[in-house]
Amino acid sequence: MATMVDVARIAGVSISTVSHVLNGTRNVEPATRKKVQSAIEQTGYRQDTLARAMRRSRTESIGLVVSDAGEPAFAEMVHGVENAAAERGLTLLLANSAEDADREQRAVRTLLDRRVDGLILARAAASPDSLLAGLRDDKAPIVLLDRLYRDLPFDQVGGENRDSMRQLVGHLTSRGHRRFAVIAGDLRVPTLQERLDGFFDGLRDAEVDPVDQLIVKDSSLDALTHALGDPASRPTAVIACSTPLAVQGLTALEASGLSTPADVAFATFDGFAYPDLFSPRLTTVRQPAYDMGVAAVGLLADRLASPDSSPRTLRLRQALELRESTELHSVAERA
Amino acid sequence: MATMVDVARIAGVSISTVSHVLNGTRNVEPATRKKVQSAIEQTGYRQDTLARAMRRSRTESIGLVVSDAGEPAFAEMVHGVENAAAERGLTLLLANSAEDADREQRAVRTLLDRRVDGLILARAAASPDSLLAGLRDDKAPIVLLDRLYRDLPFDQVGGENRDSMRQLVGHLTSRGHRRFAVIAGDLRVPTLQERLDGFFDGLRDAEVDPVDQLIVKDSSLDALTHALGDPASRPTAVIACSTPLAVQGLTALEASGLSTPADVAFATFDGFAYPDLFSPRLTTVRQPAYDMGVAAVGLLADRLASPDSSPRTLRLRQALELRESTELHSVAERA
DNA sequence: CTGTTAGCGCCTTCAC
DNA sequence: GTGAAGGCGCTAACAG
Repeated sequence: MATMVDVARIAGVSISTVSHVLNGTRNVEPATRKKVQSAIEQTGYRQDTLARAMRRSRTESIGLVVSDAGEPAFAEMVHGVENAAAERGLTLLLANSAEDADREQRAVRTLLDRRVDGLILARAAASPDSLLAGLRDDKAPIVLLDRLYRDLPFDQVGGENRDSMRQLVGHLTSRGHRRFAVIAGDLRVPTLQERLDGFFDGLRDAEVDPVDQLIVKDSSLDALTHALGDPASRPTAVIACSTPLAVQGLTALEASGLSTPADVAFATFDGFAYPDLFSPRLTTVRQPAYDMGVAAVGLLADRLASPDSSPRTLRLRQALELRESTELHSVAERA
Repeated sequence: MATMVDVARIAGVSISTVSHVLNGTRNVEPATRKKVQSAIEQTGYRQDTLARAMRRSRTESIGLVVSDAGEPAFAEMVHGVENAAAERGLTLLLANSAEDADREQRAVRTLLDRRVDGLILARAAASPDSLLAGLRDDKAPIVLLDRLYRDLPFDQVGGENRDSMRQLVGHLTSRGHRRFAVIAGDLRVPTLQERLDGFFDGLRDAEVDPVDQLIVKDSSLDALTHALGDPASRPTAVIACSTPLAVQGLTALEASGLSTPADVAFATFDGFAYPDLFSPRLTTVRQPAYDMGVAAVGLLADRLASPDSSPRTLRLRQALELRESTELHSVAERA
């Protein structure tokens, strides 16, 4: 591999001149510039990004850690981050945490070790507080994505989870539903806690008694299966608060021999990749995941530019997509 | 950030000793080792991976380029690669090519610039031959994943596409199907060409006339929609050769008002994330995607260890998962 | 068993 | 407008 020294020798100039034409960092006589450029072509010289990064302590790259880039919502965010980063000439380094605190820790370390200029992080459910505490010493700025924590001095981008759930519940109550099952998931995930909060907001709006509702918090679905099995106590609508939770919910419905929307209405957050191929088509609160990714890069770039401005939190609006699974002809209306 | 010099000073030893305890690269008196270690703790010293990589010209990291880590088949491969890499202490750098030749080129460059020790590459459909040609100069070894090209001097991991399709067709012909539509996709993708080849193998096995078959090669589905619309010429079974092609096929079926498997049987390659939630459940030839990822890392690690052994190609068996969409009670039997 | 020293390839003051 | 030289943090001879 050719180095700057080779180029300099061939061009008959000093390496410092080569460096300067490479980086456009000071004026050089057009003639010498030409010589340098042709020497570059001739040798097939390419900058050594490592040496460069070492000298400048900047890599023009950012890191992204998500729990699983294969999940639809995250996949979209990844696309958003990728494109926005590419547009700014930033290289993206991607890592999965597999929703595991240890792997998350390792992924963050790895990227920081690789000297990314900044980090975008969708924290794992069990992400310890110590993670972020440890990060604050590092000079690389962090942007929190999707899973936002109050009172943290970081830039953050998320969705209007609470409000979206409230709207969804409003829709369902207006259709006559009074008895819900909410598959709420791991409430250490702030996103899920926000959605659950929104659920109660929605009940309050419609003056529905919270006591009648089934909230499934852990991953064991026994309570749900049980409730579905008993016609007397059966909810008329099931709400899943994320895609994996929807999978569990639909599986439970299936096992109970119930069909949607005939026996019970169903709605989910985040949703599946090809909503129109599902049958029934599922009513979905969809994250503006792509835009969230773009926004995260924007915040990060801004912070890179001005490290001391005060942290900003962005909440993006989500779309309520109404489909068959919460259609009119549900059990709630017929009751 | 503390450096080796700091540690050496505090421990009262030379930096070379520090380096050697860090890397276990030569014997050091237990007593001095202790001193060094406590100095490390004290200063919170962490190795500078960049400086280290620069010196050793090895980064203990590998790169992976796929067209879209969000697509189910690739997502699985990514997981396989991640875990296998982690197990060997290799850091993974991931990039998407978005099935675009330029972006692929850029992604490869970026990773190589970052000095990955090796690269795993699932080439984009339009990937130019020049890409690989240019790579051969680089010293970093390449492993081709999923999309395999004959007569290329690289290690490769793929699936038994041709044979799987042959089996699938065997299954369908044994159920009475004689008239197929194959959504074959972009035949520049070798995987897809192999699958199409297998289709004709299967026809030959069952002595079915290839002339009666509809092969949809481009992304325009007009021919398919047209064929489905005409009861006289309508195929009794549709085979989609990848997940995105299945989406197109199902959409076309839907638009034609036909249902599966009552009106027409349907089978797909690669498939969807939650096959049991689809209705109808789709018969699927599933890639051992995770294992392919693991195998790719294995090949890469082997080559890193012995750069001059001759290239190997691995073909993994695929699973034919029979589900409702090709069930007995199809139009073909009734005919 | 330990220390000294020469770079890896590049950027950047400082001098001319 | 250009060059010389120091050093980023680390590893690997080479000495002792």
